[in-house]
Amino acid sequence: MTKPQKPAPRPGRRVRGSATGRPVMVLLDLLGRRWVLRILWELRDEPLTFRALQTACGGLSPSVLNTRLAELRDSLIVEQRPDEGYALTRQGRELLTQLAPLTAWSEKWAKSLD
Amino acid sequence: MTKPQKPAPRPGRRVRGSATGRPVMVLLDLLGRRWVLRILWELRDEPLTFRALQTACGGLSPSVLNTRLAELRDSLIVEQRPDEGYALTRQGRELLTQLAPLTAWSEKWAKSLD
DNA sequence: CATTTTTGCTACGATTTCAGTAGCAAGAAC
DNA sequence: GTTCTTGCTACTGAAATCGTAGCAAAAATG
Repeated sequence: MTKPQKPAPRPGRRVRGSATGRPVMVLLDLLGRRWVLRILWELRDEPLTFRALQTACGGLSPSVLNTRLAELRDSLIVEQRPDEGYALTRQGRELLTQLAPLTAWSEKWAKSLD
Repeated sequence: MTKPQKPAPRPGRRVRGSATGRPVMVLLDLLGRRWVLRILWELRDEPLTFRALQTACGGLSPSVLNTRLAELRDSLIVEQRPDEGYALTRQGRELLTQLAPLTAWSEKWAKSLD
């Protein structure tokens, strides 16, 4: 037995809390899974090997990492390159661009919480 | 007993996978929790009551909703207004502005997955 | 008033997910 | 060969989430 492998959420299919499967809902479901945002974040600059990615994420368990990577590959956001490890696809990079302003926001936010 | 209430993650404190507590890491931890993105999304246009919010999110369990709302209030992203229910704070609205382009991205993404 | 609804929320057992460690097969380095 | 590193699977216990039930307070209704 290799794996029952649960498929990643996809637009058009019903997802958690949304029967319609509207793309943005599906995306929110996917991004809302534990470690996903962080993984993408760590890949923002350069490809990382499985092990490097694991370390970058503070040593999350390989099982979870592998599950998330499978979902992200399935969603064409991340790809695996021979000899380079895991990297964002072109799409994935675009997505991350959208998320980039979060850094600036988070700095202001941090101050407001003091 | 009222509440054991685990505190929301805060910049400066160590969070999941980040000993440093850099604001962006903390934010990713917070946003990466289940339903958080969706909840913010549903609040994008107008305040919603607890019940309305629950329905909007496809009937998620009130316990989780309440936990998430507590975290978001604690983080000054969401606030509770008398007679209006839950609403984004000014900060929260700014955050959501950053996230708005996700809709457009998700449409393109959906097509690429067909 | 008295009654029915609605609302915000808590309790709690059942599931699902995650964490954390151990370890293995395959390839590269020595 | 032997030792490392890498990608990944297996497994168990802990934690998060689900889903339903239900209750007290406020609001709407008659």
